[in-house]
Amino acid sequence: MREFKRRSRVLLIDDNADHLRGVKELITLESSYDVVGTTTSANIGINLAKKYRPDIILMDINMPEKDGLQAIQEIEKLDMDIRVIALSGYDDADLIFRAMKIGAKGYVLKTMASAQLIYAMDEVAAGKIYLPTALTSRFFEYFQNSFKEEAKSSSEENLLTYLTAREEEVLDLLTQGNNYKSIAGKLFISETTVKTHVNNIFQKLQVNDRTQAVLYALNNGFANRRLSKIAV
Amino acid sequence: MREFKRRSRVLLIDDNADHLRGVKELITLESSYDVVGTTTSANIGINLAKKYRPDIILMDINMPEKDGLQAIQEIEKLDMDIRVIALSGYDDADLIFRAMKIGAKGYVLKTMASAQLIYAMDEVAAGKIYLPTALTSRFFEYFQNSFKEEAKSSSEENLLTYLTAREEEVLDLLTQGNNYKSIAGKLFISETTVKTHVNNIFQKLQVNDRTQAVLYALNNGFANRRLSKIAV
DNA sequence: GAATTTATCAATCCAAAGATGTAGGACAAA
DNA sequence: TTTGTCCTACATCTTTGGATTGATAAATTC
Repeated sequence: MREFKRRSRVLLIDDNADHLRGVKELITLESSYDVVGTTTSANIGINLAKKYRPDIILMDINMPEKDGLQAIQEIEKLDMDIRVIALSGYDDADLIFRAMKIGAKGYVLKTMASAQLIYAMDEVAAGKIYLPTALTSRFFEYFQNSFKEEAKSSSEENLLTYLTAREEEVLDLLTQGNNYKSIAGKLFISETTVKTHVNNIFQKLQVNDRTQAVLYALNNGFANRRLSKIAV
Repeated sequence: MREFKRRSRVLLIDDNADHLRGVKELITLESSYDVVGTTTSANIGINLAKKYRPDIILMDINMPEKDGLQAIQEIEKLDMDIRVIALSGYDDADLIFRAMKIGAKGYVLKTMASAQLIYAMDEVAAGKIYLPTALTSRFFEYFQNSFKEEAKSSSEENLLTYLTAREEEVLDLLTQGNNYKSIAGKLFISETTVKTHVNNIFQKLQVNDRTQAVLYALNNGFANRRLSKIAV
């Protein structure tokens, strides 16, 4: 049996009309994709996306009017299996990171060879995620850096380590928003005992109240150390 | 002037003695790297790392005795500019993600061609981060998935949107551990006014006390502290 | 211009949180 | 055995937090 592969449909969004034309021509001539629409406006682009349901969107993310990243986010929220490839003039690590974070399936520099753009589209059309090697490297540097600080703060002398097992239990319940009575009930001890523990926790963490204790815990790798911080 | 490039020094850690021998031979014969040590024990490997200060470590992360990931973490903590490449039998997304998160400079499958291992070493020796394309794709799928949930919870009807500008200011100060008096001082308003705002915040966020309000804010993408969750 | 929302402040009252001191029993280490 | 730590508990007291009601002025919206 022969499988007919439907030609993939592409929508182009780029506020630079010249570049837009260039990319359209490139795709039309040198690839097997159908350009179903082009626009210089992110907002119009989002509407076109809803209307034409393209397989792929090439989205310029350096637009003044509306942030391309935001546009990607809105398209992702549609949850329509539209794959967005970010087009950018900058190989800025932060930009790459944010684009990938919000769901871009690829990130290609405008300065890259046209063949690379087509290749990225092929990969993304095939369901993969594509980042040029150089950008991947940048991404990972950024990615790893964002964890370094955390690694330090949670490995360096952490006041949390001074807590006893029971105190950790109490703190855990505190970080879930429980008050004294609630904690006492859950641990089957008296409320006054809970107060004693909480007071000891305050002393050890050098804080003044439960809110500060909770914040300290969350910012220093408490909660099973399952939560990680990434600045966005 | 001629620049002499020092031969890079490599340490091999792999609990499988056979594979260890194989890799050593491969590197010795087909590359310009010096193998300065080999061991089947992660713990010994860490000590060898301290002693010989290799440029690169090839670390098997599928070891029963001690977790290779943990070993990588300990080596990273040494902060000695030793670049670790994870060797693994599995292209499991979670494994890849965790390895890269803790600072591995590369991740190579044992089943991959030897040329790819050498290439990875070259890249890493040059200061880059290397992941085979196929694994990069897997990594990103995992990466993006871990943000999907969050995107939903912060885009879906978020009670935070009902707050007025002033209430947001107050909540922001709450999430920094301030009490009424402190907030009043910082906003130059009376304490009772702060109480009014805070009460309104409680109503809108449907919580009972400041701790719960702070937790709600942090878990729902409140302003400044855009903390993201990633399961580790 | 009227109606609504927002920000401000006050008084009052009760509940909850927090500080401090004391103390007994369990348990482990010295 | 003694020492120390931890968990438990109570009493007392002060402070802070939070609920409720009501009120005024300014800004916004209709």
